[in-house]
Amino acid sequence: MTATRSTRQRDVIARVLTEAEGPLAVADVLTRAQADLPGLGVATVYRTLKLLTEQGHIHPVTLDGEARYERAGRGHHHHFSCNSCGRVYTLHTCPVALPSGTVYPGGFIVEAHEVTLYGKCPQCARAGLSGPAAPAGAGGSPH
Amino acid sequence: MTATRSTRQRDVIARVLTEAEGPLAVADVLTRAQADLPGLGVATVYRTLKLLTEQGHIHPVTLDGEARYERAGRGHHHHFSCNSCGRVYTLHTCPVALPSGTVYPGGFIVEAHEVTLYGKCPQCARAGLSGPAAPAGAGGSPH
DNA sequence: ATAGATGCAAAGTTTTTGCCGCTGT
DNA sequence: ACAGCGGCAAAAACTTTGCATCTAT
Repeated sequence: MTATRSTRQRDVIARVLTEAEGPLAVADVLTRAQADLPGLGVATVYRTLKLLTEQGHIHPVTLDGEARYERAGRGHHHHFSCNSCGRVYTLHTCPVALPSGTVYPGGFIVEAHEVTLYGKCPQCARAGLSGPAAPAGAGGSPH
Repeated sequence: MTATRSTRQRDVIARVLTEAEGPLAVADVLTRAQADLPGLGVATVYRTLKLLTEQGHIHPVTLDGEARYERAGRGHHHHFSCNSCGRVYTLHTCPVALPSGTVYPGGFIVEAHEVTLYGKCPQCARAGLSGPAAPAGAGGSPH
């Protein structure tokens, strides 16, 4: 049968995604994981991300044209993309009321919905930043 | 000074986007535009899409992990992606009330929002389709 | 011991650039 | 006439795949 082993790189990559403040881009995962595994290669990240996705542990979301991955099973949520630092956060409050089965004007039967908010994250708002800039700390992934 | 000319390829690309039923992917734009300009190259499409975006005539939206472009200035709207035929439609009713400036729980200052609904479009719902299938007519762009 | 996993490098894709002849103004 | 354009091809960026080595089990 198919084995699927437990390896150091898989554990680290999974942990990085679990501890993230929101969905991470491939480059973010690589960078953060390399803090623990200096020799980690991109190929492994791609392969692991694919594997974890197939196993249903994580799933991809695309924001601003960039593929990102986030831990699955965290309930209904949406995202906030900061226009200043580029970080993406996970929001746990939902601004729409469209349960599956709702019939939208025009005859569209809604089964799911996705919302992304754009603006200034708390940190950037506080700093009074008005334009895009590189994030300071262990932040997201401005591209 | 910067001139910016009116050319056949730009006109065609702009028209293709104007006549589209929803946002189009780069490949769609190329294919549809080539109906009028057989020799059109991809590079021109990319350059033109970028130019039109900078000029504010069109703007990019990412749906299902794929970058698409749509005409700007058509008012506030969102998208509906059909799970059966893959077509993407433009919706003119908005399910959320988040005017720019709204402060979202957690201190996030909202400047804009994007909503995508997923489900069955009127046609597919009527046809009783339950799984993905190729669209029949001149529809959108299932990939 | 052995199938599976990883790193490195080569191969694919997709998007961007460089060049030079072409074209709108 | 001449700066901006478009096509073609090279380049860069991003993913995937092949292979020999290494490692959970």
